Amino acid sequence: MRLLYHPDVKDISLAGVLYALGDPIRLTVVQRLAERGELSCAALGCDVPKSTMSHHLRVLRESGIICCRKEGTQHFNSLRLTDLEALFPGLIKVILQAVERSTHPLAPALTQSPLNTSMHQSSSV
Amino acid sequence: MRLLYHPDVKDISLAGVLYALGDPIRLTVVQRLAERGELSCAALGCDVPKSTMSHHLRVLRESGIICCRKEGTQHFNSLRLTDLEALFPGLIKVILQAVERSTHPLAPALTQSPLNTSMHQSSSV
DNA sequence: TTAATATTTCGAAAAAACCGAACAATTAAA
DNA sequence: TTTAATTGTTCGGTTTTTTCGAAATATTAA
Repeated sequence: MRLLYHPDVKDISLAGVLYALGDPIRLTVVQRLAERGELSCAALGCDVPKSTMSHHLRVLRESGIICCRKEGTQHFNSLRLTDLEALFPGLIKVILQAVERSTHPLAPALTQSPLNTSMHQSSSV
Repeated sequence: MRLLYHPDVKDISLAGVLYALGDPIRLTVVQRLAERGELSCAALGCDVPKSTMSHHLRVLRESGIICCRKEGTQHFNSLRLTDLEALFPGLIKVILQAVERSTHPLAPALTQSPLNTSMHQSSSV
């Protein structure tokens, strides 16, 4: 098994990071790593084939979001929080809060407010 | 020309928004709309074929990031800031700050953009 | 050795992105 | 009122990316 590529901090791009986060499975991975710390591929418990999981973890790793440490037969993944915070201050925090809110919505009435049904919503044109 | 689809607020997802933002061109579009307000497709001034531009604007619109208003032969695009802020508080602000930081880096020596190497004489500004 | 475990890589099919060309809608000019 | 110009979308083919079963790789245990 070869080394796994991890980008240097200077090669981490905002678009690359946002792209990597722009997938429900990868967003779930990031959320779980944030709340449970270092986790193996299997311990992440996403319900997808392992080859697909491997692909998603690769996207996260090559975009600079996670780093992967090999120990025995396992690969432990964790967030590169320090690097991400230095590059994009506040980004991960805000995204994790948004994930949290969409997972446990506390104000469902908010999505139904008549004030939000303004002219530029789903109107035609 | 038919109606352009705009998702209702309740159908805007975080993963969808992050995916849409995870492209350099679309990120530039969002930045320009943020600083210059409502802009037509052409006025956005991205150097890509118009069919590609149309595609990118569609991704942004269908993910819920922008809305598009037709006036004459033009389509005016603008950010759905109120909706985005209600759904994902702080997200757009943090991303725009990160874009700004990567566009005007504090340490320009670190970035070796190929765009800069094409002009033999680097101008000031 | 052989087997079990954990994960990556391969390969092929499905989906999405890209972009030139054609099309559609609106306004201006002849 | 045609004709032309302007603005942007849609179509179709090519390239790229995603997905996932199967095979391969690496490590540890029996």
